[in-house]
Amino acid sequence: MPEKFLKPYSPQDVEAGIYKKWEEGGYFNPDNLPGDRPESFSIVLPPPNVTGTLHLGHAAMLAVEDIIVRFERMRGKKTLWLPGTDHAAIATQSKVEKEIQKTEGKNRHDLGREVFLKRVEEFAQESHDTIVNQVRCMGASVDWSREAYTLDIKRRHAVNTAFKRMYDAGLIYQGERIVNWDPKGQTTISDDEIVYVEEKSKFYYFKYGPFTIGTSRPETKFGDKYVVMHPDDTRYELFKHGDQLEVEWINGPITATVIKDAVIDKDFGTGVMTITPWHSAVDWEIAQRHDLNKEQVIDKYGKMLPIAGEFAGMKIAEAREKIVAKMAEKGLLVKVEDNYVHNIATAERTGATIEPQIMKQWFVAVNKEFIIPHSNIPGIESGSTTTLKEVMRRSVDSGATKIVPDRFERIYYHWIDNLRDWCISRQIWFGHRVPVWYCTYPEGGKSTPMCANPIISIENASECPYCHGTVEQDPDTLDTWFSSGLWTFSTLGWPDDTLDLKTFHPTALLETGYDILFFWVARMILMSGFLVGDVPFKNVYLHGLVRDEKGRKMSKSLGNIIDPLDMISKYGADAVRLSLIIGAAPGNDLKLSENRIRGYKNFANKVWNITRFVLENTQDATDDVPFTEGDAAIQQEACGAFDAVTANIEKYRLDLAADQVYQFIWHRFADEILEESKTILKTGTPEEVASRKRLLTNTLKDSLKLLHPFMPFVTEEIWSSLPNTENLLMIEPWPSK
RNA sequence: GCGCGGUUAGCUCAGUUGGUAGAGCAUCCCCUUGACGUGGGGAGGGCCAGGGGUUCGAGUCCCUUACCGCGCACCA
Repeated sequence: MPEKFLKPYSPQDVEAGIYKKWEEGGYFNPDNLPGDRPESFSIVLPPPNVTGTLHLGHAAMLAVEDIIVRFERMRGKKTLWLPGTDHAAIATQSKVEKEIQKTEGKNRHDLGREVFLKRVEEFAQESHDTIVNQVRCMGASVDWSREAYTLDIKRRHAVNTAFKRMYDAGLIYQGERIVNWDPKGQTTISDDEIVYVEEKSKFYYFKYGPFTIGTSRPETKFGDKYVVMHPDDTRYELFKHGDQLEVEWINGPITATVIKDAVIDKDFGTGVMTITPWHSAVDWEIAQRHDLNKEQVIDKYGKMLPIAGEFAGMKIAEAREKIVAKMAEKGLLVKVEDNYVHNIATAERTGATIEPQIMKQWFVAVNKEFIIPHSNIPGIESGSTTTLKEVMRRSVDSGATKIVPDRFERIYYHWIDNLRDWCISRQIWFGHRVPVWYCTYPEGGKSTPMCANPIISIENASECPYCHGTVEQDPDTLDTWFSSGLWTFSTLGWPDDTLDLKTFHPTALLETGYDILFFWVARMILMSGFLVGDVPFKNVYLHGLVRDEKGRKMSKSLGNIIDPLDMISKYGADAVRLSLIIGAAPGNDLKLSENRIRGYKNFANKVWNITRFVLENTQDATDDVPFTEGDAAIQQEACGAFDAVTANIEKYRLDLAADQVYQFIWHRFADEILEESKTILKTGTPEEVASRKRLLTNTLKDSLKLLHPFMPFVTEEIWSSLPNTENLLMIEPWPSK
């Protein structure tokens, strides 16, 4: 017996070596897997952001995916798990920007675009290396030879191709529309990047001619030339749509126009409001419906514009109070309510209050009809007319993509119903630059009217195709989710028609946190539907969030972060993996404590000691002896356990499967089978002893196979010390009846 | 406001089509010089959130209430 079994199991001494062995074995790459594997199984790793280090959420994701991947590989499928990282545009840029501000007191404009981007890329590279190391420590069996990055050259080609195809189909357009402006980050953000925060504030009622209007934002009211009420509101039936009246307002008299619109809630406030189309999405829609003028009141930095007269140049908070004071002085303030509770929109990254603005931006049209050239999505014929919303809906309600747990399907539909056009341009520097160039109208007058059109180009454009003059590229970059939306196929070689794409797309499974269902999952379905004509994955498994033992989110400010690498160095990756799996039903949050991890460290050691016993007692074991009746029954029973585990993994109930393996090995195999073996080996007939030795050897091997996806390191290490094991455990066939 | 989860042992959670309530950890007692103290055996501990209904039978199905958590929308 190898000497190492005389000491307790020490993960620190074996894990790195085992991972190296796996990598050298080459089986992470499906092209190297032995045997004929007609069925393929593929998943892409949700690329971690290159913003630093991995947290327990990542560790949980890696554990879940690795279990499934190892399981499918052992079952004989051509299995690919494709790794990569995400440049995470805005998140990474703001992280580096903050760091530079702190250490050097400079902002990105002080450095300039080129220098700043270099700094971000250096940071991203460092971060990438850290992440890759952490992925290895978790034991993830990803195919490093296919590693991708959302911002590398191949993905850039994919992004630009996607942009051009969508533009040509009319699904990407440039327009002046109301967008979410983050005054702190100085960029637009999408609807999904908004976090609503409940806030108590004051609510003011002002006299507006014959009306009383309510508002929580007096500072936007300068441009309010329209007064809106419900068409059926009998209180105001004397006023007709289009009526004009002179009213005294903040900075003197203005001409107001009456607008009737059913969007008004008769029961809210006085049932009358004035609108500020430039700084409110709802108001903007009213203005669009009635073709009203729109005026900007607040600038990009959150300061009042000249339209505010004496208040011009003030910050919002300052202006608000002074305006109210002036209105009171003019006798136009009717009353003030305290404790007005409403949700204010803030930017997810910077925390700044969003200021809606009308700006020229790039959008993806989700309701626009187009002809889909090719479609495998059930219910959408190739060549038929459809919309991106329809593609997203049909992909799921046809069953082509199933979401586990299924309650998230309803949440997904609900999101689609409320979806508006997706603003994809960002005014940040780090990311995929919008692949659009504009003619710069050089001196000499050779420009043509066509030169006003944007030039969409997959490769860098060097000249204007109309006048051959100089061009310059759009300064904006794309929302990071635009490139990650392509992830399932851009990683497989798209837009080229590669063998990988044919073999591995649609992927079998996407496993990710429920918190990015809309950000990412939905965008992938959209992109894949239009660009590939198919769903990106057949199944979506949504895992929960990892919380601390009190159920709180782990965060720096609470100081309750558990670092997965710390835990791995203390208890081993196997223990960390199991602690993140058992007790975590799909879609449910998991409360994790160090104590739980310690418990599974003990389990790894238990398996180690079972091995010691078996090795000590079965040296001359052979499969060439018959089982006794009792041993045959136990063998039979074990097969039943294998099937139960298999069934649960197939249903993505890894929590139950892992627990079953744990129960079987510890409480059935060790506590009972092994205990009774002591007597049998001592006092049994030669036939009974031979049968029992065969049973112990077989059960140990099967147990290791069964446990391997969950605890790959300790099982592989033990396997390598067993007699008659030439192959790596990771490619042994999965046990079944 | 609309919607979705959750509420089961001290704690963390299972409980698959309705058929005598389970696991881990914790607690207590006992055992063990040969696989393992990172052990073994055992015990205590549950009106399955409250109420109503369907059923021969409900933790499980239906209605309802309360509390906790979350998503979406948004009222100027």
